[in-house]
Amino acid sequence: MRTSRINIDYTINSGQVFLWEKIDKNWYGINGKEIFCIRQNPFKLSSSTKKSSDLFRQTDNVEKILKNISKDEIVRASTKKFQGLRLIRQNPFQCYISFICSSNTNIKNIKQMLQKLCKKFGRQVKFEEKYFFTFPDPQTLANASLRDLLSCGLGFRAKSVKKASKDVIVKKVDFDHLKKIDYITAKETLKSVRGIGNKIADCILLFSLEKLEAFPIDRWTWRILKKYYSEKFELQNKTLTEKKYEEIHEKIVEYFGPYAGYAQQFLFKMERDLNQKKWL
DNA sequence: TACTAACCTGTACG
DNA sequence: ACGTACAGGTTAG
Repeated sequence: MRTSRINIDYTINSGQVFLWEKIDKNWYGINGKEIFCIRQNPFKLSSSTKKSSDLFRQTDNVEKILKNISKDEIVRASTKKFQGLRLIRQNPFQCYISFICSSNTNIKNIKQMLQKLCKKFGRQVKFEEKYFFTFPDPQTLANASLRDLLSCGLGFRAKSVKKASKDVIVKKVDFDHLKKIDYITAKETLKSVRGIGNKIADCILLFSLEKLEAFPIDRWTWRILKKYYSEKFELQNKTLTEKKYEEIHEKIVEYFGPYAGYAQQFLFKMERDLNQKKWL
C-alpha cells in the first residue's frame, strides 16, 4: 500500500478516465458525485466526500499481480517502463455512460461530451476553492430530452445514453448485482444494452465492476496482439468479429490469467505512447 | 456466421 | 482557408 509508487500521470493518461484536469501540479477529477484532487510529489489525495472510494485499488496486491501477468518480455517491458500505472476503480454509472460515449470517437471528444453532460445535468459543487460539476444521476439522464443530450455533442450516442440510463432505472442493469456475479453473465447483461458491444462491455467490467479478467480489445490492443501475439493466439489475418472476440478472449485469459485486465492496461499505454497519441 | 457500410461530431491534417 | 479523413465501436442488413 505504498501510494507513493503510483504514477498519477501514467494512470490518468491511459485511456481509462476522461473527466480529469491537471491544474498546476494537481490533478482534479470527477468520479460520480465525488471530486478528487491528487498530487504526485509529495503524494496527496483529497476527496470532496468524507469516506472517499478506493480509487487506485490500493487493496490489490500489485506486486503479485504484475508478477502474475508477466508471462513474456512484452508485458515485462511495459510494466517496467510504466511503473506505477494502475487500474482506477470508477463509479459504475459514470464509467458505463463514458464508454457508451466512446464509440467511434477519440479521447478529446469523449472528454468534451462528458464535460458538457456534467455541466448541463450535474450539480455544481465547490471543492478546494474551485467549482466542479458532478456526474449526473441515472434518473436525470433517463429523463433528459434527446434534444438536450444532442446539445452535449453526443450525436448518434444520445439515444443510447438515454436508453442505457433508463435500463439502470428499471434495474435491467444493476451495478451492485453485476459486481457480484461472474464475468460472462455480467457481460451478457451489459451487451444487451443498446450501444454496448464487446469492447465497451469489457471496459465497464474492468474499470468499474471488479472483473479483472476483462481484457478490452480495441484498435490499439488489437494492433498489439497482432504484432506480438499473432502466433500464440492464432490471429493470422483474422478480423475482430463478434465470435472471434470471445474466442480470443478465452485464449488471453488462459495465457495471462485472472488479472489479464492489468496486462491490457500496460500494453495499451505502451502502444499508444509509442504512436505518440494524445491523452487528456 | 462473416462482412460492410452508415453513424454524429469535432479536429487534425493536406 | 476549406475540405476530407478519421477517431479507443456498434448496429443493421
